[in-house]
Amino acid sequence: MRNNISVLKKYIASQAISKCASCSLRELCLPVGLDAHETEILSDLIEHKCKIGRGEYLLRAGMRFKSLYAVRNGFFKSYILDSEGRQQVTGFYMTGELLGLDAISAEIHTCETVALEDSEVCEVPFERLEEISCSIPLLMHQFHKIMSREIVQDHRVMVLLGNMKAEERIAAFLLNLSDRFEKRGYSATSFVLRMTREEIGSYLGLKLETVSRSFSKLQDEGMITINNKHVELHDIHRLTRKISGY
Amino acid sequence: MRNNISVLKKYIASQAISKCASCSLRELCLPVGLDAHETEILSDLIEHKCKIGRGEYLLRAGMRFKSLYAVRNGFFKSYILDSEGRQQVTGFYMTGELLGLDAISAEIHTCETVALEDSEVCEVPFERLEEISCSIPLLMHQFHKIMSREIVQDHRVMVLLGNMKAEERIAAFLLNLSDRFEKRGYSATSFVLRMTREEIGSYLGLKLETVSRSFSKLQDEGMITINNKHVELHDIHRLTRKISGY
DNA sequence: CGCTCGGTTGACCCGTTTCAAGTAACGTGG
DNA sequence: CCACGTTACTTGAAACGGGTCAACCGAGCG
Repeated sequence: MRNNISVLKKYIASQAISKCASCSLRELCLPVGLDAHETEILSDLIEHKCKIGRGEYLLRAGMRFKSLYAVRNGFFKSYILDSEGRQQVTGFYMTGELLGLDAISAEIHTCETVALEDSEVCEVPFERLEEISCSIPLLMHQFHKIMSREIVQDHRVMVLLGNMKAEERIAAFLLNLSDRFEKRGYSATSFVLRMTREEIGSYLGLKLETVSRSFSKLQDEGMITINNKHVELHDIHRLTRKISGY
Repeated sequence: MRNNISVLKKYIASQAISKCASCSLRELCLPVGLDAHETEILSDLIEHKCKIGRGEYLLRAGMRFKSLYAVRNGFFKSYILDSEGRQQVTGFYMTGELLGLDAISAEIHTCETVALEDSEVCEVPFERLEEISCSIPLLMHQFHKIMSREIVQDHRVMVLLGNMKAEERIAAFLLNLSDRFEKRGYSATSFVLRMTREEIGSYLGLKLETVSRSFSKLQDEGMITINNKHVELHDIHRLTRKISGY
């Protein structure tokens, strides 16, 4: 009896914490601006907490599109595979960010998406999201903002790839991560890179050796310390100046 | 009297042809899949036919976001201006394509958008578009597809900027234009470039001299003829092979 | 008609890639 | 828990592609 109650309690607790209403990411994710009732409706259609182990694929290119996925915790990369098997990383995704937006247009996923650490996602069935956003204008609007933000972010990468030198790209990359960590309540100046030099290079249009050299250069100049995957930003101002002009 | 009637007739005619229902771009633009009644509702909120002369700006970075714009005819470029005044072209837009999607997220336009030839656009007030798409699910869905398509297109540019060599970029660029012209009923193999070499270079992450050299090279290899702004594609297959692998 | 702007081409230079060697961290199985 | 093999990372030297600088040409426009 005792035991049963404790199991039940645990079950209720796990349900509770997985709801949007009590999710720490509310303010970064789809429910921004929704009231309690609306949040509940949204929450009900979402499959909360799918676990994805490190190295596991959440999405494969060619998969039929059914759902978007919100990162609940963890870290993902998305990439496009060319016919010779090379990767072009199209983005890194952290807590509160929405995966799979590229697939809406053709109803087929175009990116491979893999967890770079043990992660959890919330599955958002897209058809149902569209249905309920008819009756929750704020949700629809928030969704549009999220899609638009993805476009803005992609434009930033285009500027980076089109105009910046290697060191500038790395500086921009670190500052972008720093920003996003800070928004999520983590340190803006000290964090761990979840991806390899090769993955960074693929994202930034550089070879891994160039990434490594650029890190070393920024370290020599005293702006950062880099120790394997651990980064410390010592002089955000100077890093920013390095890319100012873009 | 005679005169008045003729003026009236002209007015009615101009109204009629400017409606979505009779627009030749229906199948490329927002009304895809809508029935007559729905098309009418959409059409009513759109300000049809704003003329933008060559060299005039449709949007400026920093402008408050109010509307999206569908290109009715003509040709536009969008670009981001860095603090030193350099341009990074983020896209070229032709008939039926939707401008201003980047501005939804921050409610501020981030791109400068200028007509490269005398053009006309339809203004789509965004708040009202969101309102009516609550009652026209197909319209909402079509809008989501258009945004998603923009993301996919940006990803393609990222691959191009991240991995391809100069000549490959030019080949990819020409094939992309060819495709889009063909979809609009124009020749896939013979068309006029509306933009300068410098603008092409900015879009493709190359200097104008490199663009020029790459055109010459492709011409020497017999794949294209290029005469000022006029291009002929002689061997689409070979051009495609040049970029296959991406 | 002449000026300006856009485009082409050549020569040289610089930054990134490529190739190569060596080292450090990590995960696995004994 | 250690030894091993594997993978990730760093650094150097040489090669190469695209950038830069410069001269010239041609088309379009006032």
